[in-house]
Amino acid sequence: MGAAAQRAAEESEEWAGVTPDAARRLVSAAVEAFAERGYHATTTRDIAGRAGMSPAALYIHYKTKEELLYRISGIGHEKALRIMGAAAEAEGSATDRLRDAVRTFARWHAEHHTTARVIQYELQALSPEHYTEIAGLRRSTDRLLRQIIQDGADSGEFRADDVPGTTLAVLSLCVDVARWFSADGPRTPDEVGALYADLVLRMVGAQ
Amino acid sequence: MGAAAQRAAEESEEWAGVTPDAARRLVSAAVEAFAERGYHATTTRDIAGRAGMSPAALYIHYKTKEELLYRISGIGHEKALRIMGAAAEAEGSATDRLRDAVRTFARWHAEHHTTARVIQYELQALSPEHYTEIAGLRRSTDRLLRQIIQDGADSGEFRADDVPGTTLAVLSLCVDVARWFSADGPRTPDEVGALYADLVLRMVGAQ
DNA sequence: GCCGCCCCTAAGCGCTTGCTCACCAGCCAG
DNA sequence: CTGGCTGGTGAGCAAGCGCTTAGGGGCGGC
Repeated sequence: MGAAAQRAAEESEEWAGVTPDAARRLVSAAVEAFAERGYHATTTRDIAGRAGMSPAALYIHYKTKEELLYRISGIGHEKALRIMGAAAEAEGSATDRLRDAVRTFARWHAEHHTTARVIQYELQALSPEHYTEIAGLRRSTDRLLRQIIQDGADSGEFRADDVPGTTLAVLSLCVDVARWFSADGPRTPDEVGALYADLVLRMVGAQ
Repeated sequence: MGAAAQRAAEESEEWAGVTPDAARRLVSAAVEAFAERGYHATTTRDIAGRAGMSPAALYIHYKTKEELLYRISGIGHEKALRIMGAAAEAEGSATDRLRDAVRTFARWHAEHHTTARVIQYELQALSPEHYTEIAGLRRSTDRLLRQIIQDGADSGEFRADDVPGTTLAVLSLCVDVARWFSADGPRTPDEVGALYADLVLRMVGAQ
């Protein structure tokens, strides 16, 4: 299976863990709607309509509209964390690991820009308890990236005077891909990943 | 007047162009509310309340809630454009101009992070006509930054293989400051500006 | 004194929102 | 056949929304 075909399969299976089928259709419809108009501008009638159901059917599978956002945020942030974790735990120099981390992380935010937009920009709509939980996942992702950059600074591969600041900038750069990326635009997710990996390696003085 | 005092004065005069006083208080209240909860989650009652008025008073000064967002977006984006323009039209090498552009642009997004958050992340709530108008201001800002980077690439100061892509990344980096910056955080706006100018100069291979 | 003007408020209209409730079709086990 | 369980529907409730309208207080000019 080629890389493109593999990612297409991942796309269709993005919500494979959500069962039964009706619950998965609702999640998928909600992601579309939230990404397009934002959480607060999306109505439960709109979500149910996109999933081909009556408004009341939503409440068989989810207690509230916020629970839908919570599920989406949880699954999405766990996926993002796994991507960062795979790069951080790989063998290789800090340069190799940082290149891989930025390439895959930025590429995911481009490829899944609808999901990414929701999980990165609609966080404030979560309940305080759910927000706290999701914020923990974000901190884990942050820590993994910071460790790669710290390793490179320690080994002398990178020239990074301010490791936390640089980490913040790199993460911000990758996350913001979700805001501007469009499938109709001139760049493919692969190209975005390659460009960003290149820019970030220069940022840390690795080339 | 010191730099900090000068910026404090700018802060209080951010909406000085809006008259009469009641209209200015409403704009100021709306920016706070929109930044905190988002446009759609903010009610006209909330805005009026923060401005110390009854809900109906809002409609004496603005035809709709959307018009408030439109005014805020217009003033904010014009300010951002002027900041970028001042750096672009200054004397000096491309390196000097890029450093200045990123430092002032990123600093503004930190210092005025409430306003910046509204104008950068609530654009989709504008009417189509207003959105088109504001998008023009954004394109102007983009062009100014791209020209600086192009100049540096042409003169050999920068090593930028993909000028539009690099421009996009730099702009994205600066704009996203508005999302994560907090006045309670460990960094001052000046420090963010200095850090980001440094990182971006490395990104384009100028150091 | 009083008129006209500007700015504001109390009350509320029509509508949409998130969510509920009474009810029901299909299906599988006994 | 029947009874219960799963997953659905149509109708609608209470609350909150953006916005309107009728009316009033204070102020300057005559």
